[in-house]
Amino acid sequence: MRLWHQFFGLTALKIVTYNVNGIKARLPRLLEYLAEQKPDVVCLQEIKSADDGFPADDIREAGYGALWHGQKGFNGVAILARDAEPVERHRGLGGDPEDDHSRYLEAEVNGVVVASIYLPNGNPVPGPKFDYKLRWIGRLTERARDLLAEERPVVLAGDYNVIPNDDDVFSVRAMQDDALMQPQSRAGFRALLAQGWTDALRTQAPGGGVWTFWDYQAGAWRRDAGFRIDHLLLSPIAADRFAGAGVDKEYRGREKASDHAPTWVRLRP
DNA sequence: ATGACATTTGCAAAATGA
Repeated sequence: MRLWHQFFGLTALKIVTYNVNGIKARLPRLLEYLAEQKPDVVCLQEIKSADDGFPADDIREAGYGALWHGQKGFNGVAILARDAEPVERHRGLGGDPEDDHSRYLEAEVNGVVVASIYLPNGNPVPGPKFDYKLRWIGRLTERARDLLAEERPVVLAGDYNVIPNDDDVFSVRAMQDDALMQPQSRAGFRALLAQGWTDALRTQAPGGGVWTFWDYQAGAWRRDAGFRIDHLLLSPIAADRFAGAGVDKEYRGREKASDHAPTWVRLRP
């Protein structure tokens, strides 16, 4: 029955962004998530693995094709597709030949263009890391402009390391000096949205109060002291197919969890 | 707050994160 629905495209696609904070340490959680939720597409960030250390066999055995863009020690992104092989379109972000961080991977899967994005954190502020963050947002915005011009369904999924609004954080005061909440970070994100992208989770919950990240420190999970930094931006043609968005929050509370929870959007066929 | 907490590298303690 599932195959029939899939073949005729009658089931909505579940597209997920999940910062795993180390794919080796998180592999049991990830495989469990794939088996339980059966998402169609999963964009991973912070795999913290070199290309040859990526657990491709385990992921294939779980029924997922995969592309990955790794880096030793930190960063690293991947795109998984259930019963499909994602077709690579872009590896790395243009606009800076000096930038050797693995933070951007773009593919086509099930007729949708999907990007897995790991935008720089940018702390401390001010400093070179914050400058890099702001430049990176600008470079992403350039790529996003080209993608919009294709007039196709596109989902820009990832850890943006930007808290867009005051109601996207448990405490404005606690985070006010952080790179995630600086006016320049927010302005960059707003300029990207203003091209014509739809923030899927914001559409689902316009009043805010939905978190995707809870720090490991200071009992943040226990206190529900989180914020929203994992975003799924939809091109107009993808937004026409919007069928809901949410956070699979319970995975944040499990043993050896990532500090991020899987965040998803559903697109109608 | 030079903090907390977690992961990786590499085998101690530094780098990185948010």
